[in-house]
Amino acid sequence: MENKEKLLNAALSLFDEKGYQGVGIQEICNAVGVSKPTMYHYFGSKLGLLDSIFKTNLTEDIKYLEREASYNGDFVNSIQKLTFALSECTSKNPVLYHLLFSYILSSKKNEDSEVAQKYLNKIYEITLNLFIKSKEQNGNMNNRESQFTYSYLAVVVDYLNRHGMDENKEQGLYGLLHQFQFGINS
Amino acid sequence: MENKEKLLNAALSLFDEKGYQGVGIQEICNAVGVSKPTMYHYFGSKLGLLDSIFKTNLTEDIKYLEREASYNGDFVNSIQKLTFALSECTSKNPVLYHLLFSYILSSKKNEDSEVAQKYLNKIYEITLNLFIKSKEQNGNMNNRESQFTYSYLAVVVDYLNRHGMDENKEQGLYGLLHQFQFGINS
DNA sequence: AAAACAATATACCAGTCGGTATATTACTTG
DNA sequence: CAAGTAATATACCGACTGGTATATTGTTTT
Repeated sequence: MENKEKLLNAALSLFDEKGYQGVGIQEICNAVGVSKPTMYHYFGSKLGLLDSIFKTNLTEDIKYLEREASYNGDFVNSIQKLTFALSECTSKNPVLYHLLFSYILSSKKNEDSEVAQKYLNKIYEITLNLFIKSKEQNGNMNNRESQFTYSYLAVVVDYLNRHGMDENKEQGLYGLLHQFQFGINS
Repeated sequence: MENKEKLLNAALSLFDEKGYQGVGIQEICNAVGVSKPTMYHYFGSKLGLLDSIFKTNLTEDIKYLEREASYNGDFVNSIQKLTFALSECTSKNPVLYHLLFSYILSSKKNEDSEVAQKYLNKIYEITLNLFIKSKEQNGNMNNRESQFTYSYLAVVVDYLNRHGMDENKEQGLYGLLHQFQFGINS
């Protein structure tokens, strides 16, 4: 593995463990065994490093999620596909999604927050789009698609974050989706 | 207002805006117009300052939430009381709860995260207790109280965080609770 | 072969970090 | 009135911050 990839991996782990602001560039470089100018050569700045972490890891995932979340006429089936696609992504790269999702409730005015929100918004839009498309054909959501999107993501993200790489994740997800559709009284 | 309270208020605003790690002690003291030894005289350390912020603001709130969330034989009524109690607390001190809730998905190994988790756990326990007590008398939760607690808090916290001081917050909360009980298909 | 370039290191920059030693003032307690 | 204490400021500490000027090496392009 080349220094560029080593830096991306070490920075991801450290950012997730201690937070973006809690990690120094020197610390990242020490973990890899290179000097600071090497990091600046590849990424330009600390913020550029964070953005590269998200870009290199998420670009394909977002395309995949877009494909899986396209409404196919069956809302339950579509939301299931999106949910398991999200689950698969987090299983493949749990640390990345743990870092990304940690920014959901922050909304700080830090530069790192703004970078993360950029990618979080894409996931939000993909989900919202599914609810909107579904409404166009079923028309029973009473303009609550936005709230449904927030609730859905809040529950699913919380679950995925808590069950990182568990084996039985899928079983719990079926329960979660059932609960989302029919409530806890069933 | 005395310097101690000024420091607590300034630190709360700055921590929420930029994150604990993103704010220096000097910055907080400048905002108040005192010197660093004054801050250290009252709080001992930066972490002590954060803990004081939570302790002074949350101690009474937690007692209030405990009272409101005590199961009274009617689960729907109990969960409503807890929900509106949470809503009232966040309305009274939106910045504090915005800061506190921002730690939910983080679970970093930072010292500030550990302090925040201490208080978040109390809210979690209050909520879980309501679900458990409710089960003892209704017995229809199939050991899913823990998951219900997480889902409930995820949805409600997300909502409260997003609607900070909105006037029509209560109306949306009724919808949210209905959705939690009966799902989105109703 | 010469010039350009990519990748790297050493050594440095001013600024800030959390925290403290010391001194001063004012108030309280004996 | 004397001693202690609470509250504050100035000035400092070593360590670290993000970032860079400069130099060196090896490869690629002309």
